[in-house]
Amino acid sequence: MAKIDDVARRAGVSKGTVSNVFSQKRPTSKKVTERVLKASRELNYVPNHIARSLVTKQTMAIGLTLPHGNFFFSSFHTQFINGVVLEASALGYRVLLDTISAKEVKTPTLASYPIDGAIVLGPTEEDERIRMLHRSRIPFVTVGKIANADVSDTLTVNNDNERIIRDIVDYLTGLGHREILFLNAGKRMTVAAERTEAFVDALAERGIETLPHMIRYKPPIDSDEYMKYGYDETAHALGSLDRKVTAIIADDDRTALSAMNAIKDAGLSVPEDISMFVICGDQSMMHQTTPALTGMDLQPSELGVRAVRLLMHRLGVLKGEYERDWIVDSSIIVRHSCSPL
Amino acid sequence: MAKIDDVARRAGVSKGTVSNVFSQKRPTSKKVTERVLKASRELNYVPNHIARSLVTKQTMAIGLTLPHGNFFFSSFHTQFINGVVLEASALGYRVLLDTISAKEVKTPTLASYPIDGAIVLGPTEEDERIRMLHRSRIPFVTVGKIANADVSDTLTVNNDNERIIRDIVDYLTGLGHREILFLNAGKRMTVAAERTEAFVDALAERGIETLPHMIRYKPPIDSDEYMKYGYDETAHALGSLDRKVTAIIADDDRTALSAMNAIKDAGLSVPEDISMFVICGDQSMMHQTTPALTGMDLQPSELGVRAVRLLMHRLGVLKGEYERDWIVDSSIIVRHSCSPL
DNA sequence: CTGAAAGCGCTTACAG
DNA sequence: CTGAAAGCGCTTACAG
Repeated sequence: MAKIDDVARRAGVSKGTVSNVFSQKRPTSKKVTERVLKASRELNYVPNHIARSLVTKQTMAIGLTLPHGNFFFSSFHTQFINGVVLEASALGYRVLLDTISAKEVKTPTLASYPIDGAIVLGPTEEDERIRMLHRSRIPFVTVGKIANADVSDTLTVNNDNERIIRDIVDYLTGLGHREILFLNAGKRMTVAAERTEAFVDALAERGIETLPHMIRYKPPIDSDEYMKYGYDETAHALGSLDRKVTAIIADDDRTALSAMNAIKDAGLSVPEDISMFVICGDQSMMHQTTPALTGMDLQPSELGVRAVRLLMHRLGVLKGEYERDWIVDSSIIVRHSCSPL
Repeated sequence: MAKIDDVARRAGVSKGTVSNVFSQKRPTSKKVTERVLKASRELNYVPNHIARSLVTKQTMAIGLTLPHGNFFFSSFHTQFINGVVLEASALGYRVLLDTISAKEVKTPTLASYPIDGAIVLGPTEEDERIRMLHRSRIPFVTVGKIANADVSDTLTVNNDNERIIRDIVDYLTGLGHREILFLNAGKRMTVAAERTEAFVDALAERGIETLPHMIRYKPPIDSDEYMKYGYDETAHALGSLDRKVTAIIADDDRTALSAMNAIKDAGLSVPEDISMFVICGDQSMMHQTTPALTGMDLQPSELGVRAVRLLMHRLGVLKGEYERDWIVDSSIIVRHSCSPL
């Protein structure tokens, strides 16, 4: 590979000048520019990104820190990543998928991240990755709130989880439902707790008491129950005699489909007997099911875009004022899976 | 941030020695190692990845080159990426999402990719990205065959598309089906053409003639027809009088669901009246639909793992013999959407 | 507008 | 097993 000296020699200029032609950080005369470009073309020269980074201290890449372990993307994550990649590349940044586990964080051979900033997906409490980013002084934004006491100066993008649950409860109670089974996210997720609280409060305000068995949590992905969870919980709820469930809120589209199988096997149907509401599903998928699923549109892609913008503000790439905690709107998309009682 | 000189000074050794402690490229005495580690901890030192890369000429990152434009991931891509990320990180490599469009490829300010190799997803004919990788002498593997005449020395991972179609035709004709509607992938995809040929051949061998309107192609993602395609093509096929469709092969799960809506609206049902087969769907999704969808398991995640291994062989990270064109097995998962005629 | 020189923070032969 | 020195390929004040 040709390097800057080769081009400088061939174009009859100094390497500083070649550098300027490519970085455009200070003006260069037309003649010289063209001579340099010609020489570069002939030598098939491309500036070495690494060498440049070493002196500018900029990698022009941001890290996307994924959850630990044998993690598999949901549609929500996928769309989020789409937003991140689109916005980052529009601003000239690349995205580095970061999959460093807590274990590796401690290995001394690990070098610093070659990134200018990071976006942390699925932060947990006492998150090793956040601690490390903080220690390395790498600016980052998290998707959802974090609780690390030692980290101030946080930047977040998020949906308004409380409002989402309240909107859903409004909608379902407005249709006359009072016995609502909530198939919530996994227990470890901070979002699950936020939702539960809002759910209980919103129902209480309407004089409806929430029994513990009406709020269920998604089991871990590596457990045996994971695949059957939606079906089992629904079958169980439909079979119990003390309460008569008339509506179900499912965390995602798959859980909803799974629950709908249980409803069918119980000789019931959606939405005639049971209304089904999805919080965090793939909109295009929900559009194609029978019946088409009513649910929240969380705009995961927009969340990704906003995460990048926030980070770019923090990095000084984007100028002007900005919110440190950006809330992305969400709205109910009414299709055909909920009906009045 | 502390640098290697600071640590060397504090530990009372040379920077070469500090370097060795972290890279472990040559032995270091226990005492010295511990002194260096202690000093590093106290100074919160982490080796600078960029500086290291500049001299080793290794970035320890591979690029994942995504399709151009306003591309959105399908479940297949998502799972593929999962495989790539898992395997790459197991081998100590990070994954850089590459979204450089053909336009940007020509901008002179673009610096070279800070990657050791690349995986190209969704290669097209006359692919600008492949040409660029080739020119930059960056080793790469493509997912699916490529047709760039000027690029020899190719490395690919792939499913056996011909065999897949033949297996499906075997299965469906074995159930007695002869009138099969094929809702194929998009026309620009090289895989679509391979499938069509295999489909026509396999049916011809059984004395079944394939009429052009029995093979349909998915419209572009940005067209108005995209969302309705599965429904419209199915409704149209069910309404035509010259042929009586008894089975449908759908490219993905969404298309299948969409087609099933058309079947339902025509007063028919799956699998009693029409059998439905999915080529490239999300297995966990297909498991939850009603009826559960029979289809091919293409093992996208395994495809991702193999792509990484192939690249690592090429980079010399993995030793030993290897296939230049790796075929990943696929098998039919029989659920409840196909039945004998 | 252009050039000469120092420096970014590491690794790597070369000696010992 | 350890050190001193050169060098990786750029950018950036500093002069002119």
